[in-house]
Amino acid sequence: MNFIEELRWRGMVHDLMPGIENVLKNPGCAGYIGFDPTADSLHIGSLVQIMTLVHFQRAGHKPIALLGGATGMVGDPSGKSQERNLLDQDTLAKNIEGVQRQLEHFLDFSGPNAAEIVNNYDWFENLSFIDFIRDVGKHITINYMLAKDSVKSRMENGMSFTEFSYQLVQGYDFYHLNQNKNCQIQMGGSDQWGNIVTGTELIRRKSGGEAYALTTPLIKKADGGKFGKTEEGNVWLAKERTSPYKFYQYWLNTSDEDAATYLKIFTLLDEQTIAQLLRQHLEAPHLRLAQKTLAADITQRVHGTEELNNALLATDILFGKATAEALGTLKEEVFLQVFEGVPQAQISSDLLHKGISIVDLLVAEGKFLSSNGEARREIKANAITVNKVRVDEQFILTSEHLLNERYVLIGKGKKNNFIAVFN
RNA sequence: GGGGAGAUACUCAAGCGGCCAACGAGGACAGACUGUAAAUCUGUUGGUUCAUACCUUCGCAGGUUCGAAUCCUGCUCUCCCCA
Repeated sequence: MNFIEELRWRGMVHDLMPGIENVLKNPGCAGYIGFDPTADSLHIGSLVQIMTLVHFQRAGHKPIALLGGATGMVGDPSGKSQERNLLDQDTLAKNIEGVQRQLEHFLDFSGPNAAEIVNNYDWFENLSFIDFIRDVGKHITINYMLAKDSVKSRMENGMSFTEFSYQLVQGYDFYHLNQNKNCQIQMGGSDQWGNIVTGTELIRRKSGGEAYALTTPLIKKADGGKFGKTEEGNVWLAKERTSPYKFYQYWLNTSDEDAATYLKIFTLLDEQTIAQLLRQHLEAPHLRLAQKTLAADITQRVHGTEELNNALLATDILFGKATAEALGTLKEEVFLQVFEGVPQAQISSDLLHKGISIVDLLVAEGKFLSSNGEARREIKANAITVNKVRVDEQFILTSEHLLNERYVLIGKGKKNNFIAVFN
């Protein structure tokens, strides 16, 4: 199966330029995708692009990941309704480093079609403004640039010359890679079509070369929500930003419909395996085999086996039939990772000698709830657990309840947790 | 500038002298069911030593009254109509 066919059945092709399949007949073609260093980590929205490169490489071609050290300084107006703030050079340098480290996880940098990472700042650094407008600007008309969606949609509200120029800068990237790396293909999200086409246009007019565009669809959730967002914000690839446990949970919680789509896009499982998996899922939907496979596959690829196992263990303990003993088996490090972002309270362990009533623990000491009345209501409603064990109003906390000798896990309902730390 | 309407808890919105901690809807939280889903049903959604009690709340500040979210005065803000 060739690259295009592969992407097609996976639902990863939004649009492509005719003729691209011809070029891709021979292995070893170079193709690139640009990544914006707007943060020191990519989030899972970029995963579609990363997987596209992975497939490209598996099909025997040479993937190039371009980091926008220069374009990041200009700001891509595509899909943006407002002018963006510019990043300073230090931040940009730090971001590039972080993003590069992540990309290195996914691609193979050895062999005949070794992947490559380039930074467009390297060729823009010494290109003067005059050279640029003479050598690049001369080939593209304003009329052409104005016709782009990314520009048209901003005519009402205004757009700086900087962002207006963006498509030329990105176009020049393509031209540069075409000249220096024989790169004929640029891929990207569907919002990149306009920018990519400016590049192919520039290549044709400047050097008479042929270049092609391929875009992937925008990933959406079946319920219309934004992909890759939680209440807490983006789902990041960096474990410092989104813990492997939360990462795993994000994928595990996808709907049945989305899981089928995501399996194709985000895993390397083949068509038969996925079809088989979905059949099994349909027979026993409550086992959520599709989600579990999806979550495990992606977590493993992004964070590695060890982190995946921790996430699985934590998930089992939190959502399985967990006992206080099982909770105690969690390593402190994993425990803290699982409950990262959960409200915590520091409480003096002296209080444990005479014991702390559950109401005091929730309100006076822990400040987890705002009033005693609320605490009593929740207790009466059977909502409160201590170390996964339901408690009533008579419950008294003592030192024998401590996990890892200092933690107590308090749950309110299924999804709200609090941690009391004793020291 | 003239005339009119309004401001109530997270939001919308009733209430127009005592039975008002304030109807109802949405949202949120919880319980049951379930697949850590959706739908559904139920409960809760000012505070207190848990109570047929007390305290604080209906734009702000005063006042009338045994008693005010409700009546009066002033202030602030919002909306509508006319010029």
